[in-house]
Amino acid sequence: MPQSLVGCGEGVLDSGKTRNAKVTIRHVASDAGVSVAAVSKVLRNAYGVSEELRAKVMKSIEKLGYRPSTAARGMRGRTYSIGMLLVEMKNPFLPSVVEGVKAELRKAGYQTLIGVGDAKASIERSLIESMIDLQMDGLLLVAPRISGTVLSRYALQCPVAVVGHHEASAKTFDTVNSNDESGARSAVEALLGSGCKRVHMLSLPRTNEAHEVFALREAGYLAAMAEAGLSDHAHIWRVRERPNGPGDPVDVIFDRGELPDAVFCWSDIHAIELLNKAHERGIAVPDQLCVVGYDNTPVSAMPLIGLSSIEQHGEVMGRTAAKSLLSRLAGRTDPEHIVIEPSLVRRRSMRG
Amino acid sequence: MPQSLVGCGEGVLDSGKTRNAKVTIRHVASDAGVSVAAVSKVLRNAYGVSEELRAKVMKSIEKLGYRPSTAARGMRGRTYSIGMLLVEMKNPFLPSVVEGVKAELRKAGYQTLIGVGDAKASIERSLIESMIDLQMDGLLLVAPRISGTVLSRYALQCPVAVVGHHEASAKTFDTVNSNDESGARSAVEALLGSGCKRVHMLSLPRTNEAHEVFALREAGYLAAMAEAGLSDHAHIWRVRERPNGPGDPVDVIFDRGELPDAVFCWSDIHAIELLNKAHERGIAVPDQLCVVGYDNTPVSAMPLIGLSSIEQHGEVMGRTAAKSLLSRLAGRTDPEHIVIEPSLVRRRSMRG
DNA sequence: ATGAAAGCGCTAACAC
DNA sequence: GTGTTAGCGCTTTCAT
Repeated sequence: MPQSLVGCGEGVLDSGKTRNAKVTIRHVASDAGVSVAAVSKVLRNAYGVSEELRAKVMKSIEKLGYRPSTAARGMRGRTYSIGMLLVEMKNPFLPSVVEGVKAELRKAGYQTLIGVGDAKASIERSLIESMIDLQMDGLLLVAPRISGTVLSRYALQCPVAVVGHHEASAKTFDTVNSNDESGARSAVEALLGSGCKRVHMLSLPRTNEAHEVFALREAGYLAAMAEAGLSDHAHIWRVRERPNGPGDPVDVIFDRGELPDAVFCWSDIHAIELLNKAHERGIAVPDQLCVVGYDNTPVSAMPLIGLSSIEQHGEVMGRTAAKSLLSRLAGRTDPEHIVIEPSLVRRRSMRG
Repeated sequence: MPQSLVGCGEGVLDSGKTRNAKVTIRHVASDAGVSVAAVSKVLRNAYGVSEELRAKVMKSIEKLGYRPSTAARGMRGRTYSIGMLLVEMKNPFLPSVVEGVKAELRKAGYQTLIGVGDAKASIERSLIESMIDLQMDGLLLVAPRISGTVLSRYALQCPVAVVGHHEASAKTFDTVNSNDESGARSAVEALLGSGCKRVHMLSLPRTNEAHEVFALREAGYLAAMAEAGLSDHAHIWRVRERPNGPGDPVDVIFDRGELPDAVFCWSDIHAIELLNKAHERGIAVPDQLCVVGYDNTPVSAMPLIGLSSIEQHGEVMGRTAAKSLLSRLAGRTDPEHIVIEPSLVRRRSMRG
């Protein structure tokens, strides 16, 4: 006989005043007059429960407003939640990735909890560890700054899928990436095709990590310039992502030397900044200066902006990564490295 | 106060190729030759541990790369993580709030995990419940769509602070808001002061919730118009936040009747859309049409856009809400309802 | 100052 | 089918 009732008052829920005593599986069991195990089985749709019992249990669950504790559940089984790590919040490209991930995970019954890493490896690590310690069933990392070595260490503890971080040889986790090299190539080729010769690139300060997307975009840029026999005109400006001191980093392009014919930017963030600066200085776009960005961010599509940009299909990348993670959760162990082709969206900021 | 335990640093973790066997508190205890309770005390900086013992334990922790399981910890004590619910991801105002919240919580040793509600009450609820079930120590809700009644029910189960949701009479949770009415007022007054008479407002489709920020902004708008004796010229256009069919909702302003002198928009999202449409139609801003938005979003500050807007001080709101939540976690039970004064930022889109 | 032991809410063998 | 019973990894009395 079920007698293991702890000192938890009546099964009656709060009437509104005091903080809820949490309804546990035991309350449900006793209310339904069955064992705790039976309730657990109903919860998990496990094999071997009669329709009667299931009905009784469901009724009590409803009546008591019971919700299983994910935390407790996670100690033995799954939490059905996955942790998503975002580099930062302000890049307007990321929402589309999040959307894709959430949609796909939701279909599979998983919740998505997001942590924001502020583009700092140390924060990313503490976030990842928190997520693991919260017993998330899997990790979905978007453009993490931490190295592949560290990633694989985490991947040992918890299934991991990574977006926007080239690590095609990784054995313990999956990756989904845009073909950053070919994206850059098509941007530069289009620029060259429209008559530009001195095509520069605006990129980030160099890091020693070759897996960063902008490193591959630089490679694509250089390759395209070389193939056109214009290596001499190639130049990569490296500036911070956001101004963090006085003076705007993007200004260097205008302040030093002769204006290039066109600038290919590693990201719309820089490209839009550039468009605004050009406007302020009375430089005509695209007549005097052509610009192509990367990400096809919503702002780039605004008539007042009209920025040509490389569309990465963020939502597709998100969906794809989520699917990878799910299949890994389902048991796959051999790594999967998916590359998605980007495409150029032409707007006012370039000729042709 | 939680402790910042070193994660799996350079220390040798598992020597093998298989998935890590998790290092538990028991491994540490046995390695250090002390009891499990002792380790727990060290972990929590609890009273009554000798320096020797603490040192021994710390050494083992380091050596084994031990991290306490937040999930297990949550079953008795705190998880030191709080759940943040965002209405949606694409509103560029939200990152600043997130930043404020994270900064403040981080100082207090808490992790912030974010869920995105897609502006749907049902999703919000399931997210909130997940967060509670994951044993988050507190909830920080940003512009939730769910009603105050439901909110207070959750507040019974877990400390809650809410941003951007007017519920000044709530007894069980805290709120932090911008003074939306006065923000709207100052926008409209500035517009009227610059000579505009027929000032319209662009708002969202009406809901039956008076707690929504745009409802208060409407009130401020109407009040300002009334005080200027211009109620007859007042008109509120209600359009969807984003186009979800063919044709853009903002077009109504141009398509029906005479053009207003100025439009005050409940959000920069609408205002920027409006600016773009005006540009496309060759309507001169601010000569033929003045526009003021709300949120002072990064895009509004761009030279190519030049949108006047109401600055809500999102980061401050975030910080403030986080502080409220923390003080509630520390034991406060009487509610706190804080209102922050916004201010107008003048740019090209208005005269004067 | 330290440790043994009783849970926290749940899952999963294994009995019956 | 259904219930009993060990734990999961941790916190927290309460002895010692």
